[in-house]
Amino acid sequence: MARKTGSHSEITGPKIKQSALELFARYGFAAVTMRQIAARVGVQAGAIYNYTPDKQALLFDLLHGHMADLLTRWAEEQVPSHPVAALDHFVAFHLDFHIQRAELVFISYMELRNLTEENFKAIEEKRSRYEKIVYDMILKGVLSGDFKVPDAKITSFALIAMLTGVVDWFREDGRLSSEELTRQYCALARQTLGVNALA
Amino acid sequence: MARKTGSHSEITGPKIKQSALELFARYGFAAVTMRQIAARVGVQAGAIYNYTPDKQALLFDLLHGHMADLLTRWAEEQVPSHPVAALDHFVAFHLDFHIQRAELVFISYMELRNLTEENFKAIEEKRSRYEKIVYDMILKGVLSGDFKVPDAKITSFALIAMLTGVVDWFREDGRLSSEELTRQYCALARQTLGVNALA
DNA sequence: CATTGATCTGAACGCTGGTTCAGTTAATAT
DNA sequence: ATATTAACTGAACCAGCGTTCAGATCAATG
Repeated sequence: MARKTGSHSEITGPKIKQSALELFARYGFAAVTMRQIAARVGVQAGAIYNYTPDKQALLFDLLHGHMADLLTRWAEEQVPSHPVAALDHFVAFHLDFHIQRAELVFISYMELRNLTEENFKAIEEKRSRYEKIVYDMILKGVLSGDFKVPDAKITSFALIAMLTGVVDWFREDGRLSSEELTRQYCALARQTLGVNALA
Repeated sequence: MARKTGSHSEITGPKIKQSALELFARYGFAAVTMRQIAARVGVQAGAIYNYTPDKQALLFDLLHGHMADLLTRWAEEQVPSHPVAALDHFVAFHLDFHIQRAELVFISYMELRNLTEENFKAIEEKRSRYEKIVYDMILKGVLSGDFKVPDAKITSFALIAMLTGVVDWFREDGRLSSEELTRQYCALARQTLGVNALA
């Protein structure tokens, strides 16, 4: 055996993923070339194929890893049992997770159509799982009487859209700190779900 | 002069725009070829250049026309002066306009980064104008005491995201009619803006 | 020191992209 | 009929694409 310690593979591999992510987010999957990615890594285009079978796999791994990460992290959270506290917890979690991964969030929405059908289904399945978590959370609050909403399904979509939309405009160095942001959105989410609303 | 009546230009021109729209929405600007567009129109690729200087202009015209249309239509609306009635009116307008143009909405968000800097700025300017309309509407309601929100700016973004997100899942032949949808979202928007909330 | 094999280069492959343009077609006007 | 010209074809241009691969490189091993 040879070349284990001091090998570059443990540097080049992640660098390729990172560069692909940045470029896909900036210019779009279809507009980015393997040569651009390679140049950013400091390597020739051919070298990329030591780490990925093709360009499609590069995209899929990013999206799939992102969704898998999202589900894993949520599963690890200690969620309060009271619906309103659970909502606050979810809002904080969702904002934090997505703000820290703005580029991944961006391409996860944008580049779905550049996936093969098979790969698309795998992502879609995970996305549905996450949406169901939100839906179940809302439903629980509606049944307990803590939430008052016109329609639980619609509200789950609206809540996710409202929260995820934040990555389009939020900047760490902007007017609001992320703590402030979370506080504001917790309040807004409570209103949206009709917490304390009259029956 | 020759070839005025019976000319194809008045058919081919719009057909090119429509085909480009459909294909851009389905596969993304960068992934669509001029030959694909031409094939859908029933013409050779070269013929497209009788109607547009280049591929970029094809995209820009679609996006710019969409935003111009949005602003014009809103300007023509008779908006009630009472904040809550104005909100209802806006929700209905926004949903109706966007649902009827799902493809345009889609590419207006997706393909911004494929615009040249100059073209991007032109779209951005119109988008800001629309966002300001929503912000002003919310601010007015806050000042009158009809709305109670944590932050007017954030709420304007949240409201737009929540409403526009509908085009991602709404289908005319789905569970909800568009009238039903509008009713639900009017109620949801009122809650989000804290209408009838305790001070 | 010689060998090994992970890592990368550099050039090439076949193909497709946007765009151009000389030439063809056909509806109208004279 | 003939002339005019808008509308379109079809072929070509060349730059650039994703991908492949024989060979170079070189740190660790034995």
